[in-house]
Amino acid sequence: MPFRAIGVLPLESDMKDYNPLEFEEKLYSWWEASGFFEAKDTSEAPPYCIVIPPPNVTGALHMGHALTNVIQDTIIRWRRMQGYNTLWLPGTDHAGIATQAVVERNLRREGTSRHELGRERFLEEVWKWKEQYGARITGQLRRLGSSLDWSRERFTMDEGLSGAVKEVFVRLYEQGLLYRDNRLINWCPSCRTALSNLEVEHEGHEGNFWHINYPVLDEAGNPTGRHVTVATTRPETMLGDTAVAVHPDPRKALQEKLHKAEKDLEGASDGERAEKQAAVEALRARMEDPILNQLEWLASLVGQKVLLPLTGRAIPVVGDFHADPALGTGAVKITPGHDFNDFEVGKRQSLERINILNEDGSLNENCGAYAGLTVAQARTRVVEDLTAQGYLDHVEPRDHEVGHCSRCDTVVEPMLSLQWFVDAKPLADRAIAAVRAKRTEIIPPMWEKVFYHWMENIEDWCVSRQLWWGHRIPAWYCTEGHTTVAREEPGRCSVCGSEAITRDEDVLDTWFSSALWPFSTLGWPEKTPALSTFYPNALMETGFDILFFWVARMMMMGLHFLDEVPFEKVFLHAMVRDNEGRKMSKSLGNTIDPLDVIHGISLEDLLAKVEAALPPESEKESRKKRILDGIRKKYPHGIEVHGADALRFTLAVMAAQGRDVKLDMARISGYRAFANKVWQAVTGMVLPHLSDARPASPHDWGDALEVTDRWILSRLSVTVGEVNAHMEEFRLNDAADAVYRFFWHEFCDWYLELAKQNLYGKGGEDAKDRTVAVLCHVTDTFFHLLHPFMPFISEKLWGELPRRQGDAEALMVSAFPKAENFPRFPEAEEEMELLRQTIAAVRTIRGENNVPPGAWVKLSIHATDRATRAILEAGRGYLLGHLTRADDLTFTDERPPRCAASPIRGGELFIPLEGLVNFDDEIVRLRKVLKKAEKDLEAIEKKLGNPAFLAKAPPEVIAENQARLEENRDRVGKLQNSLEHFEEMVR
RNA sequence: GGGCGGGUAGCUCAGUUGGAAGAGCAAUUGGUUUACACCCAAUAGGUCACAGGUUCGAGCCCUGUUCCGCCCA
Repeated sequence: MPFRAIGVLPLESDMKDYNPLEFEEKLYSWWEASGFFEAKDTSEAPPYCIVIPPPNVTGALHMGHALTNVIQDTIIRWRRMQGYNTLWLPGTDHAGIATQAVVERNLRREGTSRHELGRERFLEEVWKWKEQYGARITGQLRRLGSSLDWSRERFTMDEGLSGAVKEVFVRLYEQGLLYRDNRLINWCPSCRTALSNLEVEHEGHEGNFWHINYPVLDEAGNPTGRHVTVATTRPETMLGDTAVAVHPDPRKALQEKLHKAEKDLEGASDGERAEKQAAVEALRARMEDPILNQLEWLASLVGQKVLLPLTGRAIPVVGDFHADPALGTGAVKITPGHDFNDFEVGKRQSLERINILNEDGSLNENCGAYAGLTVAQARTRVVEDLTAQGYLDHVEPRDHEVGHCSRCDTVVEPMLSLQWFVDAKPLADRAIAAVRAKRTEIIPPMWEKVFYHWMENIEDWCVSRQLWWGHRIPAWYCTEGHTTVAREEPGRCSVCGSEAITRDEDVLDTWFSSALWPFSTLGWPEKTPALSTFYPNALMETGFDILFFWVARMMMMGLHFLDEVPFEKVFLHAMVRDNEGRKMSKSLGNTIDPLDVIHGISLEDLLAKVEAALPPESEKESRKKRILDGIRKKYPHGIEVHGADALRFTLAVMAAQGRDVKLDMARISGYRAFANKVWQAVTGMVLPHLSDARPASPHDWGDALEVTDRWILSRLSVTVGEVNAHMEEFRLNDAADAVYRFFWHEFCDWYLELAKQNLYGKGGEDAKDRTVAVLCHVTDTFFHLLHPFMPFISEKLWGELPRRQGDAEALMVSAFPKAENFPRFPEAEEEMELLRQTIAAVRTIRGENNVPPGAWVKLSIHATDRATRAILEAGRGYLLGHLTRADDLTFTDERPPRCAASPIRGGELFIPLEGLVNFDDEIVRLRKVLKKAEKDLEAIEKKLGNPAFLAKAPPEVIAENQARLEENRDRVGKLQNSLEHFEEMVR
């Protein structure tokens, strides 16, 4: 059924102007209702499956989503048209921390909290929230045109997916790859949960380095009068110190370091030398007394105790290589409960671990008088007290790295805690091997190295989170301390049989369930037909920023549980930034909502929207004003309507860039102009000439096709080949660009112009029929090529073309063109080149000489060979008329008097200009052109004059240059003649 | 500290085994010829960051310098 027949948009009423908003949504509904997006569980056709990177269920669409979805939809639509059994599987993520945080914030506004509600009622609230906002993002994805199989939509907390999570947890536990341990983890005091290492972002901060004296005690526990000086950027953590470490053999350690530094210096480049020299000298200085003496004295203290100021505790001095004799005082305080390095020292030295923090980040009862203070308050108080009591040696400013929660930006504290961990190493090894063996290919390949580096140094993954929203950990503990891990409520302890068991309160890291996404969405652990058809997925397309978070973990889980990679290829795209290269963020106010680009938005609405989205911390008036002023300046008239197709095309063109995509509204407008061009050309030049019956194939005309027909058909064939080749290599930008250039700069700029005379009947009935057949064929094919990039306008206009029996119901489910079905005509391309060159020469002469636009000129051509003359003779009809505004063409062997001239291939073009131009201007122009031609010629002569070039360059390159030499000599000669001619004339 | 990416026209960026520097936007000039002013025609604009090297030949390969961005520790 042709699209027009469903009566959505009758041609007559609304086809005059390109208005994407009138048909985009209607078309999507039609596609969806017709079941075009749906994949088949089993099929003869080869499978092609992409699972969507599931967005946060309660989130809103941003440009990053738009980019990833456009890339995926473009690939999926192309593969679908190629005849694959395509599945693009949609779904959303429960996004544990993010969603819980939003709902909690909401509860706070209502004056309550999750603790007041209790777990069950809180979860009901979150589910309500999810129901309320859950459809928002999927609606937005639809608006972009995403051809997702909605019948298979999944949510990470669905029953099936939750079952998969439980299954994985239990199996990993049984296999010894999942364990519970009391270890140092990253704790976010604001989210009040453990985080994995990946969820911590490190930032440099200005701070201080406090040097503190710890008095040395004798065996009786009395001060000896001497002290050890330690330095720290976090003085408050001293309350949890359980040792001071010194290097046990500083002399030897320094010698080794010096030796290494000296060798380093030998191999240093000039630029590095000064730095390395300084390093050597610093080490030498430390090996002199009194420093070495002092270090050896420190080493002698091992086994003795020092007094920990402010606490009255005596802590041991231990010998450990963690203390670097080349740095600072050579002694370091050890806080195993709050520092990752110190934790390791503590393990080696069997030190006590003291936790000094509460869950909210305040100091706990282990801190005596400091209990209850925040970390910041405690720092001030500790420094004050140390100073007052004479323990503070001195302070120096020093930058240091501070971990922040990637979700809420709160400073993260290392904290001792009982958590579940995945033993990642064995899983990672298989993933590394799979990528090395190219069973999964990472594109662009530069990311492979990054992937290997991270995987090879992988650390155990902390998977428990102290949240309520998420997959609750299926572990139960009895009063004896035994652990039972089970798929269903076990009823009793699996070790001692006790019925006094309680379930773990925690939930799993959101990424734990995401890691299963490529197979849990297909029904795993059931052996479903969909799973066997679509696993491994063909492609994973996502941003490089979640290579570790997600891609790596899917690789690990997929290989472990299905013994096969989750996807054959990974295509990592760039990050979208604003036009100044800044990351888009709500607090900067520089986010652009893709829907606003599609539908347009007034300045007032845009300002209101940005203001509403500003996070609470940036509600300071001055900051807010700056942001809003920025918007006013950037979008003084708001944002215009662009339509989904223009946005999609822009994103596809930008998809191949490196790490950053700087999105500029001007670029989107540029591609909307392209959509408009398509609309105008087809509705204005093609559709009006078609009748209800579909014309025969232009190839039925055989030899009767004119050079212009064969040329555009040949260019079409080339374009079909280019688009397919580029798509195969994920070069969406080149594919889109090929479509763009073909349509605008070949079809519209040349073919349509050349075809006008035939269309308007000047060439007779047969010529008109033939031209219409070409137009119909080319536009039909072009719509296929355009469809993956601009699905709406292509479907819409394709639906207006006359049908043949057996045609597909919709463009989106019709067959994508293959180059081998489209013949090429190389001679026609050559001949057309001469015609285009000649027409361009006329236009240049007219333009440069300011020939009045309305004036008609006469052409005179001197052809130096028969072929050239024959081609131009045959093209006479095209050389004269509206393209050149020339009304006469003669062939000549003589230079006609008083005329402008331009070299063309195989001849020279003359235009008598008497009375039309200023000859002085023409002389200036010719001199300029000649100068450039001479420069070109010189370069080629130089190249061919080089014996080494002739001896070593490949023959085809030499031949090419010789041909070029001839052509340029010819050109220079003609230009010189013309110039002389003019100079004589004005004399 | 280790690693990665980038520096090409005024702006945003292409440039796929090394073989005459490209696109879009912006600019200048001219244009209401019956598809399109979201348009058409013409024009201008580049020591491809810098310095060496390899090569007959380098934007592309190698070495170093410098600036910007990112990741990991």
